[in-house]
Amino acid sequence: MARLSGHSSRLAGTTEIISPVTEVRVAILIPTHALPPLSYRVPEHLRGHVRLGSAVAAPLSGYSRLGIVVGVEEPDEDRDLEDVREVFEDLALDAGLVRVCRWVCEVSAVPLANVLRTALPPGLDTRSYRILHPAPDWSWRRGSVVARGALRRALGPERLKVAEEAARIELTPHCPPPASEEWTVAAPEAAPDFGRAHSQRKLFEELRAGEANGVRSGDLLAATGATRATLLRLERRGLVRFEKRPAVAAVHAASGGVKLENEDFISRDLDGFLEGAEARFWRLPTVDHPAVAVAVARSAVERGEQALILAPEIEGVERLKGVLLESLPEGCSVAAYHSGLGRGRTAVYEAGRAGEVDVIVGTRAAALLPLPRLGVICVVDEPNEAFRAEPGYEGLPLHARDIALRRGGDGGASVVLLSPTPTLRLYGSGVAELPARLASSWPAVRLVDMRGTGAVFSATFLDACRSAVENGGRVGVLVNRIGPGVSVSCNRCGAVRSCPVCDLPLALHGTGRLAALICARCGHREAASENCPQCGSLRLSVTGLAAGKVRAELRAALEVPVGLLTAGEKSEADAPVVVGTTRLVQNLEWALVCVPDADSLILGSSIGSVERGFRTLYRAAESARIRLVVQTRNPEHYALQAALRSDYRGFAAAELPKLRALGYPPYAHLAEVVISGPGNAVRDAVESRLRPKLPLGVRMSALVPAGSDRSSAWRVLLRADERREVAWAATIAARLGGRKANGLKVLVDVDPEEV
DNA sequence: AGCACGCCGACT
DNA sequence: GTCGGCGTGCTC
Repeated sequence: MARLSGHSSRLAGTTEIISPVTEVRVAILIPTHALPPLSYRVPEHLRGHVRLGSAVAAPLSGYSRLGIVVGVEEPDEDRDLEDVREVFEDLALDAGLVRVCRWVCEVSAVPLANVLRTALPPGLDTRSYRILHPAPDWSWRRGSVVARGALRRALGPERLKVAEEAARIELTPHCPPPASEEWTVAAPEAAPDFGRAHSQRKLFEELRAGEANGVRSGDLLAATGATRATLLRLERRGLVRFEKRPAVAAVHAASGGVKLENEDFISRDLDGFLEGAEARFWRLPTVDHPAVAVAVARSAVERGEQALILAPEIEGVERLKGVLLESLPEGCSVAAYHSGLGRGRTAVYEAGRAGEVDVIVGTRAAALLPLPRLGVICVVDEPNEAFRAEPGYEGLPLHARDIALRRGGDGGASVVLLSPTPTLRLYGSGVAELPARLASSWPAVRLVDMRGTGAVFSATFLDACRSAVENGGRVGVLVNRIGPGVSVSCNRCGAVRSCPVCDLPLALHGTGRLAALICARCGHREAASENCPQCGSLRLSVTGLAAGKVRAELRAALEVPVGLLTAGEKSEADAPVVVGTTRLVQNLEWALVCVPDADSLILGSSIGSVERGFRTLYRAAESARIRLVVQTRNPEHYALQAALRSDYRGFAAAELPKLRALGYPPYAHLAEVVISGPGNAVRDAVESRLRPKLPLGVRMSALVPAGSDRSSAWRVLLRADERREVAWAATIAARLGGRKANGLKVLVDVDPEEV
């Protein structure tokens, strides 16, 4: 790691310094809101080497810590500040990226240190020290790297500080060593007799046929079909030896040549736009997304720029990587970046930052990668919720589309967002639209009115399945995932039990006589055991059909194998009929798609559930090659009608006014605060430590139960006109989970996709 | 009075 | 993430 410190001699003679930075704000990489960026002085010998984005060692409570310079201050001689101790040149971030990180922190209520970490090398260890001059009684040798914790245990806090001051040790941010792989090398003069050991001979001959410096053990075994045990026998006989070598970054060279359907006129549609460093969303069929990714990447490469292609899931990233490698001109370099890469991820990070990769395809984990020549960001399947981490999990609880838009605006890169059904939130963001391209084919749609029947499957539905299977077509049956927060509707008239204040479907909590219907928006609560307000019927039922149940009933009714495909389970996925959740229609095509309970898609009790349902139905139609059969008790529902007619504009025109009236994004902003702990403690914390501190203009909803009954969790919504305002309030709420929390756990989510 | 412990704010 | 100050409550 290149470093500049008081002990470095490399700085002698550095004279050309223009208005050197002398005082800086440093975000110490400790994952807490409780520690704001702190001010430090830049000592003489480091002036000219510290700027916005520099990685520095700065003292805090006596120890050096790794921090990033997130602000530059006017010099003030009167202030008595601690000195920055070192500069780590290799870890510096671009000033623009630092500004983006600060923005992410401000709108998502994530501590700045956590945001900065996602822009720094993956797995960076900020607490390791290098032993420079060990004292005689130390057990560590010169040059070894030791964690601060270990040093403190052995030396105690005082001697640790003294050791650092005496330069016996120095803070050394430590990246995980590159993944290594085993190579097999043949012994130089071996002329073995293998006798009847055929597998050994085969292995050895394959090895001799390869490069002189050896073959990857994995490749060798794959090429010969031999087992590792055989290879080990060869090693024991001294005929081969193993070598650990660092794995090279998984950066691939494109082979060029393959032209994708539609790529030409996609390039024509994009023509001239990509030079302008502007942002656009683009409504176009899902099948065309790969061609756009290729066109966008090609255009960036032609201008000598880097392209960042973001896709929601690892599987899709790898698939896109394959398409790009086939289609981009020869010599273009392409790399994937996602959590599935394990330790190989660091090498891709470094290659990207060095500008050695032209095209990076990644999941949300790639959204803040430092890329010096970044010219365009393309977000594939823009509305997908996998672009955002759930609070409390790895990654940022902010949609990668939002990060991309901000990054493009700040860094002068173009941004292209792809979806046939873009997020309605984009209407508030000032992002303009490229001319839409409509679906070139649309299935025949059959809407089945289920009012008045108690059946799960209509005759129409079953007949359609039978005839599709008889004609050799495959059938996908799309059900909604069901979980807490399902809504309740009347079996007879289809009316949904709704909140009298907000007119949103009420969510069912609890069971039996204790069951209650609760509004997710305002907390309105009523007993679940009343009859239908529309028709008086007592036949109320929970919407949503469990995938497993649908599968069993279909198997019985159709007498063919029925597979299952959900996020968590996959079995008999090549059966003629497959039941599944949204994953079923994500990347697959079916002759017939059936939706047995469309109401469960569209009548969810939460924010965004209508939009999500619309999108799922739209996607179901896209993936149905010939027919789409939809069962509903609400055949006139605007979202259902619009989705089946591929009428995005119609849906947006109907839905946007509703969002405005409810005070939902893009017209207003909200934050969800989930606090788990005993009810009294939660209520107490909210009333005495959150409500009094709320900024003016931030409203708070009632406390409602959240999640399963088993773990006691409670939820409040904060709402305000400005995103920053509500994020600031969410930051205050996050501190309820600090030390004085008597066991409270707090998760906050600003402008969640789903509430 | 003397000391352990937990809570809490400050740390630059 | 760490430290020290302070109040509480217990022991000598």
